[in-house]
Amino acid sequence: MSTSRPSPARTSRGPRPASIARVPGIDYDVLDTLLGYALRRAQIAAFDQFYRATAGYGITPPRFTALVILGANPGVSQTALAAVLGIARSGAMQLTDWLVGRKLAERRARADDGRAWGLYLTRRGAALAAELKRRVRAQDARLGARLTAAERRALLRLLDRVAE
Amino acid sequence: MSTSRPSPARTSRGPRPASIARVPGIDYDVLDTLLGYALRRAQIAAFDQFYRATAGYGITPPRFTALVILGANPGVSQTALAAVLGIARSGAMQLTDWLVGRKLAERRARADDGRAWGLYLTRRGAALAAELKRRVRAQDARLGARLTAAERRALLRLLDRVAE
DNA sequence: GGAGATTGTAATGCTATACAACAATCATCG
DNA sequence: CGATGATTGTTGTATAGCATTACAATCTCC
Repeated sequence: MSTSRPSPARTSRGPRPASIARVPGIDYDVLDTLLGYALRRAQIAAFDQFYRATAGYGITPPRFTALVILGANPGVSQTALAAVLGIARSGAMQLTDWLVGRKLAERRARADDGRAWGLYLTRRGAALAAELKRRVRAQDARLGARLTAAERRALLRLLDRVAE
Repeated sequence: MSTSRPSPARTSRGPRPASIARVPGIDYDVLDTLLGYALRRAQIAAFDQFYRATAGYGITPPRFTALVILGANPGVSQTALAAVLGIARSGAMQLTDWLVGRKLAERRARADDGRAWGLYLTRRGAALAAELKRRVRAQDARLGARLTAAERRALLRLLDRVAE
């Protein structure tokens, strides 16, 4: 991989993703023209919405993503999950442990590959996933409340291009 | 805090696997329609660019931001810096320690307030800030390489609205 | 002058990762 | 078939970036 990077700022967990308010009297210099900085601020707002939507469930973005992915792709391996999340396999394992520990997912042996597990949502996990999807979707809509439908679509498309 | 080490990373920061590739054969379900998820992926790409731009300097996004802010606002307090970064005061202190330890910034007593420090870039810090701004700006442009100037502007504006 | 707020700090802890090393298993190919 | 190498999950270790709490020094305001 590429170079190293320390660690992302607060991507995942976080008690209170304090939103970043513009501090009056401060000159932001070049920051105001950087796509990266604008992205960071927008994402902080997004985290904020996310935590609001999932408060009380102990859910983090990666956990939510995992629930959705398991729901839509029954039987995925931990390695595939790691790839989707963009994290190391060991991380995917801990994440899976967490889900399994709460009886939201389970590991089933696979006939075709003795090394890998197949990951599945439990009934409880599926129910939670559905509930969270509802909440997150609603909150996500609120995130883009200041945008028209067309603007929202445009934003999604632009972001996709940036993410390549 | 050792010095920097090149290690790729993710999120906000840059941490993690440099980029989240779309995994073939995986159904992303609702994720594809969420603004929050699109933001996350775009930001991961942004982090990647950032780390590429600052490789070898041990710089992270918050550190870069601090350098820029100190440069444009000589004499700011640590509390103000914390507010700009959206982190706790204790975190701003550690960040400042790091900068001071590398002789990039210095704390000067303030005549008007005996409790607070005034933070300033050293000559070295100013030089580094200038160099990094150049690099980050260039890399940020690359981030939006797939966008026309108008699209880039539109994206910045939309992100700003989302961030509120 | 005193109550209360603010600033920087120290100490502690948690969380999310990463990385390296391993055993079990699979795949490939001679 | 058998050996070599890759892949999967796992464990163990390390780190970085915060947050929280508690404090002393200092400022503000009545």
